[in-house]
Amino acid sequence: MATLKYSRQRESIKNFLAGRKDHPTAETVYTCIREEQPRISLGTVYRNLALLTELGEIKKISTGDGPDHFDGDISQHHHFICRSCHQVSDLDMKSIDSIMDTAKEHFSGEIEGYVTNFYGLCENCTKKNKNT
Amino acid sequence: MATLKYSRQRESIKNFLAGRKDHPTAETVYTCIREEQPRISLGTVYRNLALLTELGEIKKISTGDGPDHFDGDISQHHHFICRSCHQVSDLDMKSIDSIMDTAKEHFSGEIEGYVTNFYGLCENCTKKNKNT
DNA sequence: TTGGTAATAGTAATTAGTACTAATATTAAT
DNA sequence: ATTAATATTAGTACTAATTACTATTACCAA
Repeated sequence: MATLKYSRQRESIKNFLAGRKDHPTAETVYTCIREEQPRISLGTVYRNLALLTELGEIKKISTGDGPDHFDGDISQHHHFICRSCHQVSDLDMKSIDSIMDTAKEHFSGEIEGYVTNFYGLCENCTKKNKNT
Repeated sequence: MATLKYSRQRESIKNFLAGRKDHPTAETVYTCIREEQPRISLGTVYRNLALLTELGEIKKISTGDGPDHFDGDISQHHHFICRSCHQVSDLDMKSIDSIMDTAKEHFSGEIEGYVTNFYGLCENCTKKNKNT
């Protein structure tokens, strides 16, 4: 039951994310999609982002500060989060799935996945922002 | 300027976290401290948790779902977050700081740190909760 | 002890996200 | 094509988590 039905809105959201290299927030998705679909509602954006995340078609990135970001690229990779401008960027390095195995040896529940985020100052902010 | 002044409330919060093996939320800290200091306010708890985090005396754990948790143990270690009961537990395994070096090679900003969280079902929930 | 300022309690406000509902869109069966 | 069943939507109301504001209180150096 609850078979999935096509929706133009969901399709747009998925395509929008697929066409971006950055990692927009729900708010950004909403603003951009609204240029083509002015009647889409923010709730619809949130609902579909959550649904697509659950289906595994996109990834949710929780930065630990501010709103969640979303990624249309579901291949195994890590993210860098700038503590100054809060932008999220890809970090194209070999993944380190061996830590999953190590973790499993040290834990008595079911480990299903892991997330590694890197923090610091991005190139732009390193230049501008010499404080702290 | 803005020299730090002693406060009984901040001291309690720090001691409370130091004496726990789990990783309470701000709300839990508030509830527990209130038994000894019934007039402490939730805002004070939030403010001091943020301040202590900034000072590096405690750690904030953002789970990506629900409220932040806090850890009085600032030694390098990782956390496991249960997707069912949302409890946070320690994962005592060798840290993998070599990934910092790898990451630095692949990124042109300043990488200052990283966080790895593991997700899945904890032992308790594996038993109870066979769904999903 | 007093003066300056940091910190607090209590409350109001904000942010990010979720829930609700009547109307609309999609799909499968006629 | 028409209809029926139901998933989805827009729009709005609401909630959870956290932050901001302000008058008062606590700390501490002179």
